[in-house]
Amino acid sequence: MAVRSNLRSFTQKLESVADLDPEERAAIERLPATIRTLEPGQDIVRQGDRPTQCCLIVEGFAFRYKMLRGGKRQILSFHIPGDIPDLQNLYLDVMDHSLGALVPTQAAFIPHGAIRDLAGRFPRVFGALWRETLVDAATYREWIVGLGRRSAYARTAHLLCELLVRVKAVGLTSDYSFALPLTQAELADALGLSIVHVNRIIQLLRSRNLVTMRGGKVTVGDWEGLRTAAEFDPAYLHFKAGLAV
Amino acid sequence: MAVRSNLRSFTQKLESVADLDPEERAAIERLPATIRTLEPGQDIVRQGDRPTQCCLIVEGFAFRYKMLRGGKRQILSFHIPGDIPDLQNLYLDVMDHSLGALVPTQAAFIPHGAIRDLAGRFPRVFGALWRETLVDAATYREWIVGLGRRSAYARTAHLLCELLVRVKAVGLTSDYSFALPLTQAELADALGLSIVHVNRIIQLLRSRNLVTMRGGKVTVGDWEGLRTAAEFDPAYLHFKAGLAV
DNA sequence: CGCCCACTTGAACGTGTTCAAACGTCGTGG
DNA sequence: CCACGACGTTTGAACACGTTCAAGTGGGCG
Repeated sequence: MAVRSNLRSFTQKLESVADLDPEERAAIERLPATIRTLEPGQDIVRQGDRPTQCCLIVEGFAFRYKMLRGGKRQILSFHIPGDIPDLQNLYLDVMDHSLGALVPTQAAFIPHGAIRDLAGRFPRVFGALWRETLVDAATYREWIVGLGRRSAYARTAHLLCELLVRVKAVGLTSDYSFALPLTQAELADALGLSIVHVNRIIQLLRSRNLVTMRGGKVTVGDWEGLRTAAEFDPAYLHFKAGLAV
Repeated sequence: MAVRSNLRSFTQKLESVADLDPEERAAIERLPATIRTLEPGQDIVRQGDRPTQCCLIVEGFAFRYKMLRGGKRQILSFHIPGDIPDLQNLYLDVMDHSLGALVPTQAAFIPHGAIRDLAGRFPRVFGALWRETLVDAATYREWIVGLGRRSAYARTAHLLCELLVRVKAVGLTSDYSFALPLTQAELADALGLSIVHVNRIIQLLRSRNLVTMRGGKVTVGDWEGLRTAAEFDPAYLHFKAGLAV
């Protein structure tokens, strides 16, 4: 039953983007899972690996990234409890990027076979899982727009909007405040900026009373202002109607 | 049988990333499809639409894009014959971006229902379609890396590498040369650059004898040189073994 | 012929980078 | 208890990559 309650965050996440009936929900929560705790900075899967299990984040914070020659790093996405950041490996055998933990993170590892069985028996679950990966793709699209056409300022604001909305959807916010265990170096690698510039942008956001970031905690002081600065429209997250902020 | 031969490009594309048996291939090529010809600059689907059909590119060239306030545009991906650029709408009801044609383009429209039926009867086809969208996502990841951490020069080289390899996989290259009906303005919107800068980078690529672009045709003069300049590794396209360049 | 559009060029400008150094905090060990 | 080192944050100043503005070229087509 440890397992059962651990997969609860997953069904909750799935239901933020798709419908499930009680039988489906129960079947999902009965999936065989091995819980592992990962240390900060530890890789969960690496570029080139051929995983045979999927990794569901139960607690903590993970991120996808890719390294370039010369030591540059680009962060591709952040993952919060309820996410399965390597679900794509059900159909893509080799990892084209790496997945790491940012803080001590609990992950539930579920064998591919078990998920395939489940998906075979419940077509709607199949659809819900596919949908998960499609929302991932939609998020990538939005990041491309940000990196290509938004200023560093708007881009940073946009990332904070996205994180607030996603964290809120799994119930991990208190008011307009949430835990974000990111250093400015990690923010820089996600935003395609230098550390120095990220630092200056954060100060700018604070000086305008839009956001403060201190001690791994983000507090949005002016949601409308932040949204406007970012031109943030949560449609790309494809939440079910009514969940929008 | 017009339809049958029109879907051939699709099965060929699918088989570049997944296996199909003859029965599956035949079932796919028997899908009901309405052919439509689209004019250059015409939108196929628009942000906010709720399509009920998928659009398979039979001939021509299409692209996804998103507009920002102030008229800025970011191009998200390019699509060649065999691609189904709005496959994600099987599970995501509203388009979070637009899809347009760059040249006169023939597209086959296939009702969602027909694809769902097919996928229900052939689990491997279901998988192959999912895989298609996952390769899309992998391509987005690579674009994020380029926009975030590659110089304009390497980024441009990388895009040309990607296009050559993809076009080659559907048999539309002759040697190291292929049709690429893009203006420099469109390249700029894909690369997150200004038109002026794209122009200068193309001149640089030509002066180094890596690539020439003239009259809508790209000729790669030095593939190894281009690959190196781009740090291009086609792994992210997830071709089946043996198809790599 | 003349217009439109894409491409090209030059020069000034600006956003964001790089380099270098200093500050604060926290955990460790003497 | 304090010294020390590690790490993240902050600041200043010079620099560079890419943008913007402005003008001019060249080809295709009515």
